[in-house]
Amino acid sequence: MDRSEYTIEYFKEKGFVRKECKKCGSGFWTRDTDREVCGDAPCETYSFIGKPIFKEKNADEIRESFLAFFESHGHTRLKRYPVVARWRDDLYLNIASIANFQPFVTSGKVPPPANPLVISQPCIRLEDLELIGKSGRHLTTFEMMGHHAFNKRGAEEIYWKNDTVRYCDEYLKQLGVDMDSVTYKEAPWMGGGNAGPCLEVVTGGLELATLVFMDLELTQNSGDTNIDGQWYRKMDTYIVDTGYGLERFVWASKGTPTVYDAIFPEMINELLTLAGREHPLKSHSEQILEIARLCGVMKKKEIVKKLNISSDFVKTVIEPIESVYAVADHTRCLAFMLADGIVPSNAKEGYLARLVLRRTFRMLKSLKIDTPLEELVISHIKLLHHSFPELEQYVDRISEILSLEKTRYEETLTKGERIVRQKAKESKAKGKMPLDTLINLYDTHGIPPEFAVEIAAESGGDVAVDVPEDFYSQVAKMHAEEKKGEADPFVHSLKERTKSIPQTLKLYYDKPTAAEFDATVLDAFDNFVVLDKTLFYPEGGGQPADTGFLTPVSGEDNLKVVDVMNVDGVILHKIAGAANRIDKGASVRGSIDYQRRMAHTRHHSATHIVIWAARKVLGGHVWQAGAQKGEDKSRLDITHFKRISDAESSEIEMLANKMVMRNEVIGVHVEDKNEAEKKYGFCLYQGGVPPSKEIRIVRIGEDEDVQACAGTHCSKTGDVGPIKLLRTERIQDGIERLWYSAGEAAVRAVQAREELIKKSAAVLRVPQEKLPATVERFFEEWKQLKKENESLRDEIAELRVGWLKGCARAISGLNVIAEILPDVDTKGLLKMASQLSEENFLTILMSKKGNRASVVSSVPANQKDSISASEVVKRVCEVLGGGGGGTPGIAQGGGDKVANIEEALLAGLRVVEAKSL
RNA sequence: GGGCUCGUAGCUCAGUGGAAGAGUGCCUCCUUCGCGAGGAGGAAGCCACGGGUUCAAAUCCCGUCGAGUCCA
Repeated sequence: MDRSEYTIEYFKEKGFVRKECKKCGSGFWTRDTDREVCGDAPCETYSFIGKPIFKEKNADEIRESFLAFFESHGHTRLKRYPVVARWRDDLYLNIASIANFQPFVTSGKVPPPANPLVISQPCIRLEDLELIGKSGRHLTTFEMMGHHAFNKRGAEEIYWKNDTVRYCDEYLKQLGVDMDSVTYKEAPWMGGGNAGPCLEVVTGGLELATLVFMDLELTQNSGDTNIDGQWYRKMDTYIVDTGYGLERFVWASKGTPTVYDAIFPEMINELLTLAGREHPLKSHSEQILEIARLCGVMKKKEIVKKLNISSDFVKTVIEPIESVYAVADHTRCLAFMLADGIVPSNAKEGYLARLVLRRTFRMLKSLKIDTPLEELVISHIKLLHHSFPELEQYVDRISEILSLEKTRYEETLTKGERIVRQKAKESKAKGKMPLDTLINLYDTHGIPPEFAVEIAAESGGDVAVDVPEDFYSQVAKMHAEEKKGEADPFVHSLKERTKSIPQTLKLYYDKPTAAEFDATVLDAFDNFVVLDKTLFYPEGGGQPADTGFLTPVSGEDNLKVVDVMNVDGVILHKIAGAANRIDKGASVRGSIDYQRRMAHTRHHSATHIVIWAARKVLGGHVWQAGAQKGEDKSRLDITHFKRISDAESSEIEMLANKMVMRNEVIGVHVEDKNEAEKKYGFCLYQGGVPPSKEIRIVRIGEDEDVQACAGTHCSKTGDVGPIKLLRTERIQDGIERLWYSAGEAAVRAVQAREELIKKSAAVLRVPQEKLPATVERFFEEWKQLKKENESLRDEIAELRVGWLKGCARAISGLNVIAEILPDVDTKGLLKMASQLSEENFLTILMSKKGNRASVVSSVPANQKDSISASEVVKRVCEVLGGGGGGTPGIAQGGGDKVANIEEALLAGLRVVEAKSL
């Protein structure tokens, strides 16, 4: 990156000098002319530990001072966004304050909610999960305080580099930081397809803030700037993206050994008390502080070596406190995740929540703390009361989810214990459990390798279990072969093609009940027709496209519309056959398949009603995870932490139908996106986030349900007609799918079910209400008869055995019974043959049933070496045109050449004769 | 979104193509003053469901339903 990017007026003005770090080579700006290193770890140790940088402040004080400072400099203060990034399809969790404004605000499509603005955004990053508690500075959850200015080229500039640096300098000064110790380190930033110059603000060895000047976007092969082999070009917008680490500031003001001791000391004390331990800072103060200072510079392992710390000390003092730190951190993370509506699951963001909570369970176990996790999380929520009172609203739900998760995890482990024992047994011969097995245990059954080690040791310990250090990354690597979904080149080419065509007037919004319209052809290419206005609804929001016809006013040629697409506001009618039959400027009459459209409309409104009812019955954590509307039925996927019971499903259905009967108005209006978000919250975006400045809002009643939605809707809930819940299924852990029909389709669905019952009752000749009892009786009787049948067959077989003995003939000293019996199945033949062979007869028994002949042969135990039943059967079956096999003692087979049955028996006898000679 | 595993007696699970099994619980009898315990016998299975391959499927293949788990 060009050095001129960092030539900032403010630096000159205040007498800063640019230097290059003697250790890492990075450029940095400082007031201290004697300084030689950039000041950042690992070039410098944590000098602030035990020696705070400024006057002690807690998190609330820092946050308020920051927000107030920027407010007094013309910034608008914003409330926090959720930690679940529901408005992003490329992220699960909110990882930075700027993430709130990506991608539409940063790209310039949607104006920012305020400009400039300031926010303190709780963020969650799980990349360094393994380091939490160990490194002394990593947190899963942190608050990124940020002030942002969104500038557009050609428009008046809000502010850019100079003011950003000045604000930072002045804010630090206000806190009382020694300004000679502050360095601004040059560090080009990139992420999420954007990049730009960046200054890291460092003091006391600690990076406190990052000032990013985002003005580049990723391009294909060439551009203005090359960073790490990637080309970038200047954007139309240029954005001030700053991140001040709230926790870092608190830490710097307290100078505690770790960031954890600074942020949640109360939680740490509570956990230490529960574990019956005391903070090592009390007993080993010198060692702990020394370790803490080195933490920024080197890894724990290296520190242990350098300071010559005994492994006993690591095990009994360091590791337990690290677990305490991690648990304190994780309880805060879980509080935000669960309060903001994440449902633990085995996919997507739910999986991340489960990852964190299972890790916490493991650490609690190692600390021998048996207090339920939900109590600890609630404890942490109480500590956060002042800053985040909203978390308290959800303690009931959080409790239920966590205790459920605990039960689930325990079940997984109990099951796992058996599996590990068995696998240990299997690997006994090798004396060592193969890595494959270990990976399989974790990947397939969720058994962490540490647990496998424990179990294997408990159960004898004659199988060694070695866990490689990079175990988890090896697992991750196995899954790494993923192909990323590329942007559809076809859609892209359509976008290029339609760029210059004016936006289509959307009649389906203005006249939702119309079926016909007149329009003018603006363009026709391939098999697409573009009109100046249309009634045809394009596919979107889970609602399928309309179908119908376009009829040119001059000419009889009807064009069948098979699909409709919205490409950046231009609506494309895809027709059957080529579009060159129609001329630009021609007038056409369009007609849509009205029945089909109405069915979609009803189902779309029904979907809003059903999700409203589901939220009422199941709770506010319910979130739409996908939906598809159809003509006959629709489906809606929602997040929920357990199976929906029959009672709950009935209640949802009843509530939905009550909403229909209330006949509330379904209102539609267009509103400024930022205004709407302020008014209704992110609940709006059940079906995704529209990329526009203004959004279409669909409201049921007095804000009973409010959603951003582009679909067609009934004007009153009564028009939806009956809503019938057809079934629920669990498509994934944590996601339930509801199937339902609305309007005429609902009536048809009920009728179809009634028909089933009617027909079933007719077959059994009983009244419908007797059906369950009768079916049960029949099933029981059927089982009874099956048993009786079997015992009768046994009896017949026994009788036949007596008779068969009389048919024995001697062949070369063997008692041979070779007979064809009427209508016996293979099982019956087997029974007889095995009994006869026990009494020293060699048998070949055959029978035909339908168009299939079967054979069983048995050989007495003392003859098995000289003659094999299996060979006899094979020969017989050859003649029967089939195959067979078994053991030397008893074998079975068959074939479909029933006519050859006698010949086959003789062939079998010849095998016996030949062998016994 | 992608991958892996599992579904067999009330329960916990063996069984990898040739007759449906074990442990535990249940029932009956014996032993005992009684309980605990011991002994003998017995009942209990749509091998999740639907197709396919095969002479033959709990077992192999495909689909459906249900459960578990890992990764992005």
